[in-house]
Amino acid sequence: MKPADEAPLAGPLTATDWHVLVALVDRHLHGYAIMQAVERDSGGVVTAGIGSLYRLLSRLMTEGLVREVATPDDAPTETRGRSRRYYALTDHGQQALRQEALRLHRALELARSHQLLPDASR
Amino acid sequence: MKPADEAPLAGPLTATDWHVLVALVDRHLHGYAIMQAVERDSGGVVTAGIGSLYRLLSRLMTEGLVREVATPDDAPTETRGRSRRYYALTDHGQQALRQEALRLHRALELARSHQLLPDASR
DNA sequence: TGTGCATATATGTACGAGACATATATGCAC
DNA sequence: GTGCATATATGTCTCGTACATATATGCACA
Repeated sequence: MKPADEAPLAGPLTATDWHVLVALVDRHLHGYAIMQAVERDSGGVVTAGIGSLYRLLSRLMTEGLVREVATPDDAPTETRGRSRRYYALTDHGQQALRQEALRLHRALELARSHQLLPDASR
Repeated sequence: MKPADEAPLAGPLTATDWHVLVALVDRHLHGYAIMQAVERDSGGVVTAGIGSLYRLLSRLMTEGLVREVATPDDAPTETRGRSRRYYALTDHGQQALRQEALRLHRALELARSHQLLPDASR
């Protein structure tokens, strides 16, 4: 089976999935760096705990949203600790991100229609 | 313990939680009507299956986001089937919704900073 | 020298939320 | 009188996440 082919494009992403995928948008990162990016970009709201991270990445790979890539040449691989594994977005992952962005946009419009937000907020 | 008092305001809401809370913003609804509202407002993306709905509502109540209210007087309570139980947002739930709206807003801005959205999209 | 911390990946275990099936009950349409 | 929509509720199973732990090394600091 090729997940990226005719994948049903499953439902909404969790906040954690979203931040992990966003972190990989225009670059290749290894797991530990992804964790740090998620915490930074979410303002600490999304934690992506170290104990869940690698299983999470594994799941995203089986879902075809993320793939593993070769260690880049400019590798700072005087690897402290274990050797790094680098990850990248798949086309399917990119598509899922755009779809989710659209969903978030609609969710916000729904909130505005209920006066949950001050105004159009930019 | 009073959940609405100094509740830690836990992390991000799931898409389902979000839609359930939004459905209750300016009205009191019974479970079945909530389910229908969620499906309608989400464009069918979020399903809130009937088999999970009441446990979900139960969870939202223990979290202090939702409370049960008396059946309204204008009740169309020639109740078909079982008698209805009506639900409403708590203050804490309202606060959680606003916080989540802010989070979604930030998530979208993050997406825009990565050129994931066509433009500021209003 | 050695103690601790950040880096880096991985697994064991336990708990909880959600998916799906099912039970109960009734009004209405055909 | 058969079926469907309404309406709530529970049993069970599975999957994901949280938390703890294991392994390994470079670096700072005393």
